[in-house]
Amino acid sequence: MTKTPAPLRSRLISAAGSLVERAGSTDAVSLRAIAREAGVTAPAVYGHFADLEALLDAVLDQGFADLRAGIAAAVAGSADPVERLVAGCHAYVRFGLAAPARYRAMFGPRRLPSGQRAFAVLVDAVAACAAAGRSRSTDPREDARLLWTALHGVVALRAAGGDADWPPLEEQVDVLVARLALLGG
Amino acid sequence: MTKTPAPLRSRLISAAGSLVERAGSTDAVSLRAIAREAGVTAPAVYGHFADLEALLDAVLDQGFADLRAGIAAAVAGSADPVERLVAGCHAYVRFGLAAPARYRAMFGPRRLPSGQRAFAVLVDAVAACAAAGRSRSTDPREDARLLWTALHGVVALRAAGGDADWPPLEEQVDVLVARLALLGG
DNA sequence: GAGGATCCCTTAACACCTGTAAAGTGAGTG
DNA sequence: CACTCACTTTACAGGTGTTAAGGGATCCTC
Repeated sequence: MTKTPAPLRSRLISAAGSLVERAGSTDAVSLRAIAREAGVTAPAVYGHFADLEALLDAVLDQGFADLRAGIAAAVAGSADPVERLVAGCHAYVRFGLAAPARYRAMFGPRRLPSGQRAFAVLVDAVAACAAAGRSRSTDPREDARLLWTALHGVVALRAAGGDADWPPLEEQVDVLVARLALLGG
Repeated sequence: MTKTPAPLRSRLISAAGSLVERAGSTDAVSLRAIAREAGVTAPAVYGHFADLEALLDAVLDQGFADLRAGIAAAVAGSADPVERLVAGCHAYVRFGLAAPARYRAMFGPRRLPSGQRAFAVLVDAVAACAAAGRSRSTDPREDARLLWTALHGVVALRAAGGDADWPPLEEQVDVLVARLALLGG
């Protein structure tokens, strides 16, 4: 019962993922480097992906799946709408900061569409707070958008990695959620 | 009095700037393409910059100078601390959205230090509002940071350019400033 | 169990682009 | 005239994505 090696396709995706992380951006990674990292030669890639762009797309899709899963897991921990909203936001920034370059690629140029879907979850979470009388929001969609925007800013700036003496992550997120989702109403 | 052609050095910087914008990221532009755009051959660059990286650094430095100038001009329009804060924030997002790729490079990985300086201006602006009793902020430094973070999010997400039906930019910024700088106290 | 087909991968090669160094060229200045 | 400076031409040594042809293991069929 020896361990079967992971199928090449997924090995390529994860190799590409760590390469992207190491290089800091998707267009600094080459198909050949990915193949090397996965222990195969370059043309082997073409058996699983149409071309380099398709491979990188797969990395990002995987990222969106991970993000949804991470948020879902965090949110599942409670039934209280405010706690759920806060937990989801924490999970979001945690995801982004765990793999900044991939996050940047996910929400960078020309790739928002997939991200918009995750956004719907956030709208519902804010709306749930409002419905429960825990938020003064009269326009959950708009307030969720502001919140998402701010969370994106948190991830992007911290990921930029200046030495910057940032305040504790969790507290900062808590404040943003409170002020932008108008909690405590 | 014929028009003297711009000196090569600055022609290279602006050529590089528009190339970056067109390519969407700094590491998608080549030294040769920049030289071509500026109407010279590649080695001519080395008379003005140590190497490609130095040229791109110059583009970003230029960007920071433009940003400071833009904010200063906007802020100069009024003596009211709140109006000044709001005008500065509008100028900030306008700058970012005018050249998204350059903005991204400026505040992307490993390049925050220069950005932190512009941040000081924002802290002062929030503090001024608090001092004038126009903001309830008790920690201007921290609230300015939240505000900057959110503004960065605005620029980054909108620049990502999903078709996304964003709400009007100015109103969104106004709300963020009001809620994060705790205006109306 | 042998023969043959099927699948995945490898080796080889293409055409092209990259950053950069060395040497050459021509105009402007003393 | 000679010198300097700014640029060009040439060249190198590599890396790029991608295609075409070859090889070897595995599995199905007889």
